[in-house]
Amino acid sequence: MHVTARADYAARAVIELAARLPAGATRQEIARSQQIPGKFLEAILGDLRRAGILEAHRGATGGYRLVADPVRITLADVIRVAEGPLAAVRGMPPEDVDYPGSAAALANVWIAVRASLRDVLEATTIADVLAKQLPEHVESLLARPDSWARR
Amino acid sequence: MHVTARADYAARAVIELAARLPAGATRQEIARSQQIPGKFLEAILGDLRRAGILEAHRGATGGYRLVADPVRITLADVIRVAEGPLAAVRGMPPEDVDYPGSAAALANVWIAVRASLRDVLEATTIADVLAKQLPEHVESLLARPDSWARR
DNA sequence: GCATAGCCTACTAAGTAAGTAGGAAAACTA
DNA sequence: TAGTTTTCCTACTTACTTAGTAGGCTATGC
Repeated sequence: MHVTARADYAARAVIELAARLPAGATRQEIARSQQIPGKFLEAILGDLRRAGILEAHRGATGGYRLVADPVRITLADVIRVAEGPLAAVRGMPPEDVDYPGSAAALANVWIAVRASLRDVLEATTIADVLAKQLPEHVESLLARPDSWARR
Repeated sequence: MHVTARADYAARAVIELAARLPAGATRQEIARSQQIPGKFLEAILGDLRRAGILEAHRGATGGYRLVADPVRITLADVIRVAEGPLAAVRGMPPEDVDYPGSAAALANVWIAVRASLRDVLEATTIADVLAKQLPEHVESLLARPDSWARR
């Protein structure tokens, strides 16, 4: 249950590019304003380009620019490009793990975990994050004080 | 967003021990019935013992036995022992990651993700899994057909 | 033609995940 | 008391991820 640096950086790069629309930005500009190691970011931007989320242009006036509307890009889309499927158990989708006898219902718990992750990450768009106006369901999670307890 | 083998195995070991109450089981017995590599399981059982979830006895009639009531052990408890905090971003709790400017609201999304994980994993006890009777909130997630889509 | 900037491959170094190996220590049994 | 069983502990292997570096190639605009 760990958001990797790749996924976090990918999300921030896409948010940064959304903020600069309709213009774009170079790798250096994104790296500096989001404090991401430049060459590491380069690899992530390559994945996002191959996934069709952004486009790149080489040369003196080159850089990256979002192709899709930030309203239509969800955080789930970006995370799947950077990290793979939203929820995996021992590297497999939850329904592929088999549980002998007494632990059978554990698979259902992992499926519920995946569903609740989707409820947050497929509902939240890049435009939502940029506007600091998250979906109702997400805001209601944040409104509960114990959501902020560290544990 | 990945459940490690450690966490999955830990949960299954505790479920297996709950199923065998009031008796216990040896590492070999747990390993065989849950199909977990024996020596790897040994390390995990050691952590669960040090966390006070189970107790161990050496010798010919030795083995492991749950000390707490399965109704009072949540999946979150077990996962925290095996894996650490439920949700981390780049190895840190979400509130410790700082986001420059336009990505500021991203921290809130990670906090909402953690809250929704807690809603599932702190509500579900070992007894629930064993009885195949999950909490209402979890069952209602599973009742939605798109929770079962692979994606 | 030159500077800029993305593209691609390869490498290093540290850390984690998953699993293995072997022996020491404790506890029961004959 | 000797032998068996089982946990306990340290150390190791293998592979992958994270983070970062180096350098050359390719496309683009002035």
